[in-house]
Amino acid sequence: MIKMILKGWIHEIRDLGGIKFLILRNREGLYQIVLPKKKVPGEIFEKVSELNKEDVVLIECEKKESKAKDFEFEYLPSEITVLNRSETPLPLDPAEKVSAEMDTRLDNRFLDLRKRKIYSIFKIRSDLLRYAREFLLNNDFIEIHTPKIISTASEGGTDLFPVQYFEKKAYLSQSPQLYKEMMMAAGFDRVFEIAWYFRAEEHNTRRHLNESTAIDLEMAFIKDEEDVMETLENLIHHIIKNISENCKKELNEIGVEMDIPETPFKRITYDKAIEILNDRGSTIEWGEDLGTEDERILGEYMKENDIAYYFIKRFPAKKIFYIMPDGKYCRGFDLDCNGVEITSGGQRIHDHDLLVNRIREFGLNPANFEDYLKVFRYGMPPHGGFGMGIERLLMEILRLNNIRECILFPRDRNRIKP
RNA sequence: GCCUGGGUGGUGUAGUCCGGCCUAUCAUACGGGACUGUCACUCCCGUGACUCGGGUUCAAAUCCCGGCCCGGGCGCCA
Repeated sequence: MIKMILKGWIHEIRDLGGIKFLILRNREGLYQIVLPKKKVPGEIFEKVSELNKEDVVLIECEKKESKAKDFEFEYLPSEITVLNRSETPLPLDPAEKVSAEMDTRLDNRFLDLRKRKIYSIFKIRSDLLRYAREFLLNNDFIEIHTPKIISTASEGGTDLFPVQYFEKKAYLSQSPQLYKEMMMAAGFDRVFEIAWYFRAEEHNTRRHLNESTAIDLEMAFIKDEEDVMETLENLIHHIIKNISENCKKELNEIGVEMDIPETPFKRITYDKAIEILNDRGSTIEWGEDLGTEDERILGEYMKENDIAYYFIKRFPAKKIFYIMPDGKYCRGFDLDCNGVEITSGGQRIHDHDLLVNRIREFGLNPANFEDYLKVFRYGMPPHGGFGMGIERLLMEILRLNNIRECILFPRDRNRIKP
């Protein structure tokens, strides 16, 4: 006979008259509390009739073997204390008898998060970050944090959110790129950052957030982009292997089985990708970026060959100004998973004059990049790195079809609360 | 930014094309009752809804116009 105390929420109440069953839920799972009329104190038996779903309770009880289908053990209560009541009816049902739409779920996210499946997503998210840090720290990377309030939009590219910074205008950062490269010039050799980024793009899709998180990495003294790719594939492998082995309960709750990808990952060139795509009916021409549909077709091609994770490399040089060119190609790469881009990176230009020329070639004014360019004048080693969206990665690993599932309180085109 | 779909009780839905026994379906929830092994407990009774405004019509959840809100595809996406 083991006496114990259980704390949690009332998940379900099944009142059969002479016997009552309470299902208690907490972070660990579900517990069956059994109350046969003749075996529990009368006042406790009566008290159960007053309980509502989602009341928070503390139960002093005795643990015993159970004959129940779903439970190995059950608990006979000697005292039930209501710590706090829940109003009725609930805005959504954490026991998931009826589903709720994404909007209802997000409006009541704290209740949505009480669902076992939803909790499991965020437990795995936490573990994903743990294994990522573990790998990177063990491989000599230093964790850094760089500013998220930045002074100018000189990085170019996407739209930034403006913020009022006292008497000055500032922006929310959309990438730590510039700062990671500064840290290479600072002699830190290998750095990574796990942080928030903000993008003011008015997209409205299952795959985009306006506030998202990423694992960014930069490493110096590399031979070429292959050094970075090797780090990336080993990182992914470490993360997936560990989640697969240590998060069985959560994966089961979500209902996914994970395949651990073999390293090294498949590499294909941009040229080869174009060839495959043209073979399969895409009208993409050399020099163009891969569209969403192109990425999907390529993912299908890979799937036919049992490949989930693959690199695309040797893109046309005109793709991004700060990536190291190599003839008409460049040393940038993307890592795609099942037809979705999850990482992009490459070897960066470390030569100041080359960088200035590239900035001009892209129709930009080097004078606007002075803070950035200065870093390249006083001894910048060869370097490269990548940025990987955490929500995108989690979405692919868990095969969720909406990126909003992968972040606690999503910020999208319409939503800024709760 | 372009294109597209939607808004029915607390929640999820049927009905909308083709207006009329819609006094709006079903489930779940909620309130009351019965029940000693449930495990989506079961059974009985009850409560509760057409996004807003205008128009067409004898008649509007249904058709038309506008507003508000939301989804999705593409583009964009260091």
